[in-house]
Amino acid sequence: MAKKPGIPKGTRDFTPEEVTKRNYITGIIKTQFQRYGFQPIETPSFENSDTLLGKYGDEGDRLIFRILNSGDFLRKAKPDHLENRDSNAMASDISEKALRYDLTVPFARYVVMHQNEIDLPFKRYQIQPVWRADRPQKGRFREFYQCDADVVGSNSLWQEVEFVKLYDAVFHELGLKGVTIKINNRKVLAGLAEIIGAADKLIDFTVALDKLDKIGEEGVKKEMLEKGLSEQAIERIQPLFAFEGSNEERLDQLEAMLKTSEEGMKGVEELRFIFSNVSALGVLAANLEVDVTLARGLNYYTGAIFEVGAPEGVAMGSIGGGGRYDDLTGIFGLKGVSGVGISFGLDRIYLVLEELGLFPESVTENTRVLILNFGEAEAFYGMELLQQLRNKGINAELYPDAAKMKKQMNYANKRNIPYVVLAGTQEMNDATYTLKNMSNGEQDTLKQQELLDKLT
RNA sequence: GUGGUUGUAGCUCAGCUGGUUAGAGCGCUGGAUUGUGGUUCCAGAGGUCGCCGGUUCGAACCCGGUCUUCCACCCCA
Repeated sequence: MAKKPGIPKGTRDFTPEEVTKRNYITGIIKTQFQRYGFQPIETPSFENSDTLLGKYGDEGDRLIFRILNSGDFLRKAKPDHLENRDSNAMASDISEKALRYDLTVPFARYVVMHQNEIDLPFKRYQIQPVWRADRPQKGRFREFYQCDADVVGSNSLWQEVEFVKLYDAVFHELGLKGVTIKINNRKVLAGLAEIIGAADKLIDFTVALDKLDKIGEEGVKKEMLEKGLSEQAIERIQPLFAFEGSNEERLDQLEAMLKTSEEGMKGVEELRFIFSNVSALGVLAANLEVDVTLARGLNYYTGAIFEVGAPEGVAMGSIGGGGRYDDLTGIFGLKGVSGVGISFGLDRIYLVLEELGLFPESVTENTRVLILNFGEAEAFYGMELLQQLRNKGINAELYPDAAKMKKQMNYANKRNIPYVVLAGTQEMNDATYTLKNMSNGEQDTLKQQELLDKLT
């Protein structure tokens, strides 16, 4: 026998049940995206390398899957690159395409290329797979789906308010309570770095701060010292390590710290706007939290930063994230267009819903009625009913073989089919059908029209 | 990319310091039961012990490599 086939690390096949459940999630996300006024687009699964490279930082570049050129590509490679075993330089000689790493950069590219045909503000959503050459772990794959909604061409903070509401609406409809929407602002982080005289060390400063819940206060201070921040500087941000109280109280504390930083004050003001308005409008399923340690995606975010954490007790990284980029399309030559957006991590949301048992029973119900097969003549009689059921929009099927009843019944059980129709010689003689409810075992012998009425 | 971890039947897992023919539960197939499933009882099928190589009289077990899983770091959905 041939060697057993396999699939690449970090990729998965999906069974019918898994696809059905995934469709349930994306269906809800899609519906809410549309309800909030977003329009769908799609972009290619691979882009020109220079569209992607350099957009996600050095770490990001490392994780981009690159596509080998066709043909005798080595012949065109620069001899000195080959000679020196210079992988990075070689890579650009022999590869000019790469797999999509996220949906935001391709979207920025899309906006620039289609700038003459789109009206700003442009609100689009996009649900497609992305690829990262990461080392897989639970909830971390090398191929996974992102569900993004972004707006370009509006500086209004009402967009941020809308996105928080959108997050909340989706998680509420999924029945996922207790998610935490964490919000921060790049300007606040920049302000903090500024008041401690470390404006040039913003990234090091925030990366260290981001680890607070993981390595604790001492760990963060140690890392900051290693990165060259002074003792006095760290002393000035001491209040951050004991940040408590309501969101309003936290904002008050932040404001007190940032009084001397114009940029920092602007960030606090923006956070206040978002929080006060979202609070006044109300949330259904999520907790809102000011989190000054949140520092995701700092390579590009310039204003709001969002991250959604799974409910307490579920070991899962973030299930969503987003933020604002003041100059989203600038990298592709279209200046002064601001963008803000959020993303849902489909694969992680799936794992969370599965762990919490939140998929409705009805989600996996595909066929509603199974007609049992007792033989050729009976099958034809069943087919007549089948057509009527399908005309009424009821998912129905006939068991293809005149197998033992036990086998046919078991098939219905395993497929989670709620109704079975028995149509044998008795029913044919009386022009009736016997409808059996598989969950409680009750059955009725009915005329065709009665049966149809009962199921619609 | 760094360090570690896991892999035995379709699934979840036993398998002693290396020693005949590798086990269990669940599931699957058939029967008890020719038009009534889920419960019960009986029988049966199913494994190159992830893969390649090494040590040994002898390897599921020891060693090396490789793939995969999960974990920590990095980063992230």
